[in-house]
Amino acid sequence: MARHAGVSTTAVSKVLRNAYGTSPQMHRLVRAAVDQLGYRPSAAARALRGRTWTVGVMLPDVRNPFFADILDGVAEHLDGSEYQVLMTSGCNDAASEARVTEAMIDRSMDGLILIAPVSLPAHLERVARTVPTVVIGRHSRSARYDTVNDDDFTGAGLMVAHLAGLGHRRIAHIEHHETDRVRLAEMPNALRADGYRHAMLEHGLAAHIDIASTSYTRDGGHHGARILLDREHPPTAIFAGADVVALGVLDALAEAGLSVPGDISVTGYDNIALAGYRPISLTTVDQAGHRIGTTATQLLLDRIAEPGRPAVQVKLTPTPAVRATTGPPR
Amino acid sequence: MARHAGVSTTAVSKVLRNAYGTSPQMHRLVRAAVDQLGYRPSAAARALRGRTWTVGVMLPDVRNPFFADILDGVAEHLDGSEYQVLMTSGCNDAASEARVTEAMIDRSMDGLILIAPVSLPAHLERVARTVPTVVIGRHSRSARYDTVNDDDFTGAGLMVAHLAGLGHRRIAHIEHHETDRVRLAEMPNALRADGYRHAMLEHGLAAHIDIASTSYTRDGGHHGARILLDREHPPTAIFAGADVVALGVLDALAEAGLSVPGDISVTGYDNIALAGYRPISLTTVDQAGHRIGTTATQLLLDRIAEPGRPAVQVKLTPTPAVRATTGPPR
DNA sequence: ATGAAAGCGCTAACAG
DNA sequence: CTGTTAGCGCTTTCAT
Repeated sequence: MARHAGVSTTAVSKVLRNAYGTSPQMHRLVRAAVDQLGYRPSAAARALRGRTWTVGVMLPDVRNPFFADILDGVAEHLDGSEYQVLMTSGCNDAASEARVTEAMIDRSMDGLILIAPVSLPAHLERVARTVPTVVIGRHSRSARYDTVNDDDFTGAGLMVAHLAGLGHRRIAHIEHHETDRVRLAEMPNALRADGYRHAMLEHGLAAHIDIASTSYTRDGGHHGARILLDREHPPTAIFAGADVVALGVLDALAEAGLSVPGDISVTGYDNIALAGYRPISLTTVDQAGHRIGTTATQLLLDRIAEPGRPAVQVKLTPTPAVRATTGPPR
Repeated sequence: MARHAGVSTTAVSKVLRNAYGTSPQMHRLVRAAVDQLGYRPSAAARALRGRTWTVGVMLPDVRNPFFADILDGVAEHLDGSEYQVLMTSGCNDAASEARVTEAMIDRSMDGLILIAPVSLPAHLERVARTVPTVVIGRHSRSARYDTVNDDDFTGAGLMVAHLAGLGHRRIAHIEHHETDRVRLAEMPNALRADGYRHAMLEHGLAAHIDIASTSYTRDGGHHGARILLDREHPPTAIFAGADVVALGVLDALAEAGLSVPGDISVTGYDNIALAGYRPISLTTVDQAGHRIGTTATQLLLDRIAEPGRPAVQVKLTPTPAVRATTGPPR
């Protein structure tokens, strides 16, 4: 390759990286040779000395459409840059998360974006010590990694306020059951439940606080709705902690022969693309996944440029998306 | 590292790869040192000599849930193996596909799985010449790469037969518009349209063949339905070429105040997870995405082991999934 | 401004 | 069975 251009390998390396010390003449020679030979530098060899121009994105679940919005933001921000995004999916427990982060570190990626990880804080800390890292969806204050979050506490309040404003009093919530003490304070699901409790208090509805503890899945929503409907005084509105949960709730209500919002109102959280699909038209909280993605990416690039910089915690403000699954109570 | 274990670097390398020529004694020493130091081999350095233990999966769109089923199959088959899956998403045109395949080759991945690529055959051929490749969702006969497909021609016939069996005669189809001649014969969407035409002929419904040419998206479905409803003799059943298209159709029908399946029947193709969601309950064709994934993965591993082996074309048989969006015509 | 040379962390061929 | 040695394709001093 260098021989074909009639210059040294050093020259080629310099030109390709726009490094200091190259003449226009050299530039031309190298470019010509690159085009002719269709030369591509080996990322593997580069990795041994410098950058890989690769950022890794860890995704818990491809099926959750909310994450797709985040990915769009990441991709858009990196579009046109030299960086390539490589992702992994299907990490739903600490063990597989550890495996995946290790794998990304082994492949000397330049930076990592971890979306809604469930690992213990200590593990996130360890990862961030090794490679520039940005965490999405964990309300932790680390000195080593930046975080981008939606204000889940406020977001939950938005839904309670909306339902209370419609005249609902028996507003129930379906939360994701979390057992681990260390993680508890950091997880969005916990903050949503807290925000729900706090808002109920503020609206003078403390007596009607009612939480079903299942999981953030469609099945969890279905199950949660069944639990709530079996209460002595069933709720007139259900605030599901996530849109996928709300889908399960809607299913269970249809099964029980209840109309929405006639008999009972339903809200979700996330504003996944499907929530806006007309036959569903779910009232929910918009998390601006796209902006979460672009913000996280910018932070990552900053951190790659200056690994020791002080960590920042970005908290974005959610907005309500009112649609057709909520209305005044009977 | 080797010093800490009191052996040579070769020894370490051999033990870690379970290569020939290691004593149990050596094994123990190395293992102990690895555990103590938390040593991890650098994939980058490995790549320079041997394998990276990485397979790349190119995904056109994270939002299409059918692809998630394929990914599940891939992940399951590779679970427990040394391989790590890294994916890219958001390739919806030939240019970005080329960028992504290049990126994966640059990073010396051991093998590639390309899902529903739109690149020209020549490009696929070029990729496959460089790295072991399996292509999903392209009915091409290449000597260099293996393919895994669903029998789209037969699948389309399944839906026509189902609708005709219910008594429908004016059965319309919404296809994905394809212009490129070279690609045309290879694309699943084209085969579904062909299968539709052929089945209509077989059922003596040639006179009722009616195709709206839009795209495999929800908007495409919505638009296609509008076109078909404006016909002088609107269809009594719409066979959408993909489930996402059917979702758009259902939306347009609800908008037009038509009931399903009372006024009009709708079917999709793919059997995405959402199709089984009760409030939707879409009649569709099950492609067994999971099996497509495991099959493709096995073929890739075989091809990595023996790059020159003759290419195989696997064609899986689709099955109908009859749900609530189809019924007898008025 | 340019190129020679060392070395990143591994693997493979070979000698002991 | 074990260790020495020579690269893999780059980047990075450091002479020239």
